[in-house]
Amino acid sequence: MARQERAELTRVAIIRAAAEAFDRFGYAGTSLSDITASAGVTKGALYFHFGSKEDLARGVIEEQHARAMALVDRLVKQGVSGLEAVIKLSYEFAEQLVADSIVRAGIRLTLEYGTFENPIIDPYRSWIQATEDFLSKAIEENDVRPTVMPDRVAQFIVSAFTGVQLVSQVLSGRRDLQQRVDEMWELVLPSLVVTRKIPHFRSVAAHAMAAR
Amino acid sequence: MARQERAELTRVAIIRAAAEAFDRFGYAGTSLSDITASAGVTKGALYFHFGSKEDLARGVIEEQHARAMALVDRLVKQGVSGLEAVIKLSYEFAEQLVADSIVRAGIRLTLEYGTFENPIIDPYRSWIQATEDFLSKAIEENDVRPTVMPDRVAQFIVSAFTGVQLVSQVLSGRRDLQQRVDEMWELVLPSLVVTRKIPHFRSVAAHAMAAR
Amino acid sequence: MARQERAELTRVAIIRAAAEAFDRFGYAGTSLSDITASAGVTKGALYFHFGSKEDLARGVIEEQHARAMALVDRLVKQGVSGLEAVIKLSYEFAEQLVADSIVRAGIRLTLEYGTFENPIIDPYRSWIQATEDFLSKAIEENDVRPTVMPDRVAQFIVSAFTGVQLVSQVLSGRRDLQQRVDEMWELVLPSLVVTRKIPHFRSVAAHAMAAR
Amino acid sequence: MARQERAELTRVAIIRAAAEAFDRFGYAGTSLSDITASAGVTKGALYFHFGSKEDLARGVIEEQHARAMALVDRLVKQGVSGLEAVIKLSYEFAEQLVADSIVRAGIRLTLEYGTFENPIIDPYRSWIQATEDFLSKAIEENDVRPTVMPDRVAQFIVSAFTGVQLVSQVLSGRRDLQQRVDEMWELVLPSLVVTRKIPHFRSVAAHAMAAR
DNA sequence: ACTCCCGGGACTGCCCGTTCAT
DNA sequence: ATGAACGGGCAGTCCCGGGAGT
Repeated sequence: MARQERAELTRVAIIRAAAEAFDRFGYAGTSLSDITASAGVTKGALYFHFGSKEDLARGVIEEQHARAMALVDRLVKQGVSGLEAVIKLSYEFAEQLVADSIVRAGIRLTLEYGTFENPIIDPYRSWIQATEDFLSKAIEENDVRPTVMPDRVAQFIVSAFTGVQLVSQVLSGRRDLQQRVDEMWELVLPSLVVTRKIPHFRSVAAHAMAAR
Repeated sequence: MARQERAELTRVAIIRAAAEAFDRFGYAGTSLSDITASAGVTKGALYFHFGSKEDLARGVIEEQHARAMALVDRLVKQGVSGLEAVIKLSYEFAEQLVADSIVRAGIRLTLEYGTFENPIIDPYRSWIQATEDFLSKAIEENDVRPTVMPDRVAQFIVSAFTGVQLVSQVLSGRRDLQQRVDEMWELVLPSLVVTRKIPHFRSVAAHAMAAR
Repeated sequence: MARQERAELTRVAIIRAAAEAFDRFGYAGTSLSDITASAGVTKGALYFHFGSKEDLARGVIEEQHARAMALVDRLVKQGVSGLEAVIKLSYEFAEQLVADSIVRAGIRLTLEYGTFENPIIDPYRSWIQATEDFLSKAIEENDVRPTVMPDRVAQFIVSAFTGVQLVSQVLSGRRDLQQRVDEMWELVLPSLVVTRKIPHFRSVAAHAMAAR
Repeated sequence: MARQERAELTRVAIIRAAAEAFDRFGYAGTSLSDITASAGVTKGALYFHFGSKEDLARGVIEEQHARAMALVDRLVKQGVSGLEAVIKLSYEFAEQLVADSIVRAGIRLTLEYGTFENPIIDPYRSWIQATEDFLSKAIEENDVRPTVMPDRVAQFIVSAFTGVQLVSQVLSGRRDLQQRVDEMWELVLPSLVVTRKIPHFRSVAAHAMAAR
């Protein structure tokens, strides 16, 4: 098993180095030499684990996808209410984005690939789907107005978050990301939540980070 | 003068071809050969007009910036109310995005450059600034609640639009962009507008495109 | 005629800038852009005066040749003795080399062209020829031993000077060139001069520079 | 080990082809395509062995340096007298120059690099140093006059040889190089050697080549 | 007569993503 | 998993013309 352990270690090192580079320079702007150099690995090793550059990018995206889904699963397990889950998901995702270059690389690659052929929309679709499910649950729980259409709103929330995160990155290197997410909920909550519960969920948003 | 005319023609052809390529493949994913080939121009011509690839990208961004600012100026000249201007700006910008590859390329490049050194945030800043100014005017005009902070909200609107546009591109090739912008205003207007005017501005949004 | 004056000025500026660049970077290492930039001239102007890069190099060489021949002519006119002329020629040439980039460029180009096809050996041949003539005169004047063969020795003196100048350039940036020429004559004079006159010509060499 | 053998073969082929080109066209005048084409090697192979054109030039210079030092070492081991070593070194070096393009390229590059930044004077310094050491030994052996200053004279001998070789190349394609070295010693020996031994060392010079 | 604008392409050094024998 | 090589493509820049302008 020592063999496999070492192989796994190498694989992880490559993914990590690749993510760092993809995050910084994008797919086309990253060279495999950059990656092998900073991972301390030879080209041969890289090509043993990944058949091509695209394959490697796909590996990074999958890893990011797994991490995002882990957030969702945890929220489901914690049994929090639907709307609370939507809100917390956004903050926790933001936190991943700041802390984890694999997550950053994953979303950057997903966005870039949108321009290519055979788009890799799975990660996005899953994220939107999870948000939609949480929203549906929130309607059942009488937290969100019944007139809200969960699919449309889920798409908007994910979109808005994506934009917020991008602009935060461009303008402040993501240093003010959390505050911008606060801003987002401030503006969006009133359209979703039944009036008397707005204050409650405002504080959920406000404390989402503090609690962590 | 025939000389200068031809030069200008060449320059425009290069910018156009460059924009098309940058929009599709991003900065790093585009080669100058792609550009010269599809512009029907030689390297010598390109090199005469633009000192480097980066220079060319900057040219595209500037051109896009000019077009966006033209929208703003027109709205100012038309003397529409502040909030109407904000709303219309988003629809008209969306329209540019769908119709004009120079605009698409400009915003893609601006986003990508955020990851690089010496970021080119001017186009974004201008856009945010214009939105902020329109919002301030809207407050004076008693369309927008006085508690709204124009700078923060302007940043969010621009961010949300950016995300909406990106996700629309990834998921539908921007075919449903207008509808997604509808969605955005549907959710955001209630937090901005004084209650009794919501229906009015809803219809402004709804007719913004139809009117064009 | 104002026209021609300006043309001549341009021509000279080009030659000077070209010489500076050729001296520093060699023929192949110099680009015409380097030259036009530092001469403050456009490509068009350069191509009006010189049909090609090689033509320009030839122009520099000719100019250098003229300057070297001017030294020879002056020595002839001054009516100094043959051997004194040989010695002084070396010092004066060394001085040109230090002070005048056209001269430096000329000899560098001549040496480099030796490797090319259609070699431009005229400048070298003239220099050698002049030295040979002075040596023959020196024999007639009983300063140089009759056993000396003027052609062979002339070739050696020119060769040795060339080497001395090159090594001085490589090792000290030509700062110690004069001293190295002293060294050269110190070692060569005894083989040329009739014994009793050695001290005299030693002092000629020693004072050759001081006198200037 | 077969792997490394093949690599070494490739490396040598590249160096050889590079030397041939550098010798003929100089550093700037040589293109890597010239080299790969005549070495029968791809760009990739060249890039694997040498990180840049300059690196390759450095490789050629080092190889030439090694060959020159081999001459010196052999003379030391043979235990010939100091002055004989100086003389033979010049003839053997001349022979290398005629026969071996790596040696020719090495000295051409060294001379050209003198004009550049970070000059590579080591090969020259080593050669001068070796000559100086032999001269010092020759003084101890009472072959060379004690008034001779070994360092100065060593520099001149190397310079003169350099010039002789260059002029021979320009004027005759180095066909008369040996004869020109004869000439050099004919003129220089009298200033170095104690009078009664001049005939002896004249014949050393005369037979230096014949003996090989 | 002299100078410049604008461009033509070939080519440069470099480096890329990939393969294959070991 | 490595070392060695492949071959095409990259951005940049070269030397050089033609036609307009002065």
